[in-house]
Amino acid sequence: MRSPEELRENLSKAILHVRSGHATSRRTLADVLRLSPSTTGDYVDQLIASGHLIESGLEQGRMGRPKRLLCTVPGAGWYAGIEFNAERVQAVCVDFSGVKTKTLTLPLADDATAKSVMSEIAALITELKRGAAGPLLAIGVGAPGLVDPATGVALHYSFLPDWRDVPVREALMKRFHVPVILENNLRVIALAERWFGGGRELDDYVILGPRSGFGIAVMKHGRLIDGQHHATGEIGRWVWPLTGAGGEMHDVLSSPAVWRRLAGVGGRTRLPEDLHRTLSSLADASGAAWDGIVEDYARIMGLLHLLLDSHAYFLHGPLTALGARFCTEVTLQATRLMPALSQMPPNLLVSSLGDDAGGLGAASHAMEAWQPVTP
Amino acid sequence: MRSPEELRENLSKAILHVRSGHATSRRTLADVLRLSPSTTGDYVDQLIASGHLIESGLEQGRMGRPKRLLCTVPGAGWYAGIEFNAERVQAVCVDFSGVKTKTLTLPLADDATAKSVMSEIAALITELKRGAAGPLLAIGVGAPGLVDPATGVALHYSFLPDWRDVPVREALMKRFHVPVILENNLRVIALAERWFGGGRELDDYVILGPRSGFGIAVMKHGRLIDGQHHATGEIGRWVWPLTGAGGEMHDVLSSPAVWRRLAGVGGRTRLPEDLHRTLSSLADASGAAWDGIVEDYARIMGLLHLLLDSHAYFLHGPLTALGARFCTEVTLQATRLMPALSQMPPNLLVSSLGDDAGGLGAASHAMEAWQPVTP
DNA sequence: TTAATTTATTCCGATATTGCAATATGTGAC
DNA sequence: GTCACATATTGCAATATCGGAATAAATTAA
Repeated sequence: MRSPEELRENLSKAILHVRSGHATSRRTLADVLRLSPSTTGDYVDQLIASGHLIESGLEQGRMGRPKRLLCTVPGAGWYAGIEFNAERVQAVCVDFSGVKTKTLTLPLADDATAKSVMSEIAALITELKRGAAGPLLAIGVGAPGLVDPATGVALHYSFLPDWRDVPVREALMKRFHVPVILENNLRVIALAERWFGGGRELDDYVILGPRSGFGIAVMKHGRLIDGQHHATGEIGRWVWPLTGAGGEMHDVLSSPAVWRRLAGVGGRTRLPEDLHRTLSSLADASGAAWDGIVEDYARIMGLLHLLLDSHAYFLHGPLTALGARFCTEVTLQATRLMPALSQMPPNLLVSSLGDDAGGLGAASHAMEAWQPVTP
Repeated sequence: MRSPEELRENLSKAILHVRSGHATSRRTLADVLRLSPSTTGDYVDQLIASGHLIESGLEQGRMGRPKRLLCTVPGAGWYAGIEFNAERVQAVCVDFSGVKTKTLTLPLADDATAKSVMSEIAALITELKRGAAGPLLAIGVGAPGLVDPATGVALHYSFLPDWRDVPVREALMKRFHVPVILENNLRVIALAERWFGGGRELDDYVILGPRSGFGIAVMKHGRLIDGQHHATGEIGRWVWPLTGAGGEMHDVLSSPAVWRRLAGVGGRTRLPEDLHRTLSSLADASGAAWDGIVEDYARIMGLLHLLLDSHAYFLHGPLTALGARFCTEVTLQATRLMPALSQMPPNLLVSSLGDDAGGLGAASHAMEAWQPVTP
């Protein structure tokens, strides 16, 4: 008898591969799982019997017996994906076949506390439950700031006063009795890119997240890069050599900073309500401010590419409003500044995911973590 | 029957764990291999029968039956590790128990070509064969410049004129009829650090390699980070914002550059014969040049730590001559420049590996790649 | 239509791996 | 010294997985 853990893991992987469309039949599934066709057949029969998979017709190749197509059963359950920051909580429902069926957003009051945020989260999940097909299987949470995924505790977030050592997993598990998995919000966006965005076939890419700060998430070998202090990718706090004393990357590259530079307003100016929309109207800008921003981004782009040599770099957050032109110019400027890159220009892309990238990512994380119960 | 590949892989891992001392008995080996004690017992019996392992006495714990200690048999064979640059070829012999038994170094003539380098390598391996216990099992090569490990072809190296698309693996396999594994030389040093240096228990660290250029190698989750163009860590060619137009990190942080800055000589000055020794005499330096170097390194150190959040950063190459004082000052200056780091100061260390780090790393790579033949 | 070919799936005997029980070999308490 | 306990290894029946053969279901050639 093989260890039960390994069986669960294989069944789980089988579901993930079928859901992602990476495997469409028993045969192709055997290939990606690196198991024999016979064993894989057994697995599939089990998963069909348990109501997770279903056969959905035949697919004829050039020759030979046609594949008996497999797909996941939408009604077998659903995953909740929660993402939030100081301004809003977002909840996404993804059904068992990996399709987003609902998105809820709840603005947070200015005086929101850790407690109120947690109760809003619980309320949103409860709300998602109404009308969702099948049972809730798992909850994924993408929290801002420092997070300890191993313990499920959110450590710190600057923009919520008492957000410190919040036992997110414990609280939600007690409430909903399903697995809860916690990660940093930028990092779950990396997972969303794989499941719902342009990273579908990739296992080597980088998320650029210029939001109120500037951070990145790195996917390598199909896995998120971790650190010792749960602080990988937090480069926003690097001293940016081209600004004055003590200036950080945040101050130059964050989305508020970029807007201020483009709009030509001072550091104290209040941000517009909808930064994304405001930036959209500036996407055709030109002049010294624009060029300066492009050059700064080009420098960082070059640094990241020389360091990580990734397949793609996805731009997320409000700056996606600047569009493909921005990415093209940054890439161009990067190869101009750094001749070494001309042989390997960085592939900078605007993410195709919309505003619910975070929620989708959290749900993706839940999908990846969940495992079926073996009889 | 389990797939033969998996059996070979498990036997190979068993040997690696015993060799590294990570597993000392059948029982502990079962734990690290995540296999049952019975199966592990079978494996060990097989490996003892084949002459790879041997029992070396008992170890009594606080209580209970004592462990029957396992260790690798030194005479079961040996690995060759080759590393080179434009100046010299180095060959290291590591026996089956993971102990370095011999190091050979051969200086290269100024007019060395790809062909002459390859034949020097072959000559050194042949020389190692004399006096080595047991058969040659595998050859590891750490080549400078761009390398394609998958095909075993060295793509490019600036300091050897015709070093371009050299089929290193093919050539050496044809000559010696053993597995040959090729990697970038800085990256094999990362492996050396794990087997012979301070990275023994770690699976998350970074190698800083300021040599003629400036590059790094990143170990994450016990695995070297790869890139799409075999160019991860080649940050030396980043434009360094604090120098004049087009200045690269190389020009500021490479070991020749550091020596020139410390010695106060111009860019055209010929390098001293033994850069390491020369730098040693400057390790107590102070003044503006010293402070400038420390600050530049502190900035890079901060960037890397904010990005990778690694457990340790090992300094390699000629700059190790600057000693622990240099590392301490860099770390201090980094936390001073970047307050965010005060909660998580980077752990910058002088590598304890000596001049044959490259050869040791290449041999380590061979050790990790080799697998026993199953009957 | 039939035979040959191609590809997917299933059946089945062989066996590698497991879990559990049994055994081996030590410490510590009394 | 004997018994309880702790830990490591080995023996054995149960079984999950595999490889290869058999079967299924299509296309293509004749």
